[in-house]
Amino acid sequence: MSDQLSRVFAALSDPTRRDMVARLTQGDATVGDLAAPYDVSLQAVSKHLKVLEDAGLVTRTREAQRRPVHLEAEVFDLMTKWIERYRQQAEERFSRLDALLDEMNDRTDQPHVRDHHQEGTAS
Amino acid sequence: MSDQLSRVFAALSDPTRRDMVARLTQGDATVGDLAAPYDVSLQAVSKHLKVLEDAGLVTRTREAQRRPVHLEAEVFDLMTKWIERYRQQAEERFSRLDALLDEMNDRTDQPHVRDHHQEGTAS
DNA sequence: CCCTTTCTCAACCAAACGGTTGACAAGACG
DNA sequence: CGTCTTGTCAACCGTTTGGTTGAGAAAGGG
Repeated sequence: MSDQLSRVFAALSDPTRRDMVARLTQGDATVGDLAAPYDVSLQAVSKHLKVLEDAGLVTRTREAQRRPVHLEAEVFDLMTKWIERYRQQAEERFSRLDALLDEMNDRTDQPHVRDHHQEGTAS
Repeated sequence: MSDQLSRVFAALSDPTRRDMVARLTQGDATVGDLAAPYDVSLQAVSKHLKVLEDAGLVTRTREAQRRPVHLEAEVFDLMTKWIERYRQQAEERFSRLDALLDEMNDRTDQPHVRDHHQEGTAS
């Protein structure tokens, strides 16, 4: 799992880890705090946190024996950027297709090309 | 991998599958078309497409022997919603913390609490 | 009717994943 | 010092993943 984007997506593909991230938006927490709600060993939770850390979603500092976990919200931008980039491209393609279909309708006497995409072309 | 959100994140955690999604924003493609750039068997690509299909990111129709693959952009909303929900919560928390720190600064003669978060509190 | 094209299904394999238990490191604290 | 708390590391185990090869289904074209 080389690149960070892959690691971020993989990290969030687990419901338990997503739930941890969700709870960390409420504030930092120790490993024990995070483990409490789940019916798994502390070691398992520690592993989950390592996955989140390797993905850059989380950082762990030191505080006596405790290891407070902190959410790094900036990494979310990485995902959002990827998603938005391709969503926009997909929408642009729809627009171009709409335009093409409009053009075809203009040149045809019998418009048998139906609307393929919900976009108010109510002319 | 029960829920859809998990399947979507897992599907996009693979660089090859992300690349396929990226290329599908340019328009539908057959399995062969999609397989061409990669140095793997057609069967492997077929498996990748099954993963994308199970996640709801893609649909496959029938056209003679060909199986055109179509991107379902709506599923992106599912991810975006999840991400934005928790990003907003994280930012709200930052705001509350900023407010708290401001309040502390107001009450203190010697403000030794530094700005922890880049947010224009340039007073 | 055969043959080619396009693609999926089935079986297999090595590596990674998510969990377990046991040992132990790092600090607080009596 | 000994001991409790908090958490990690290491080894192991069953399941899933991403790849392979081989067989065959589905449809068009000679």
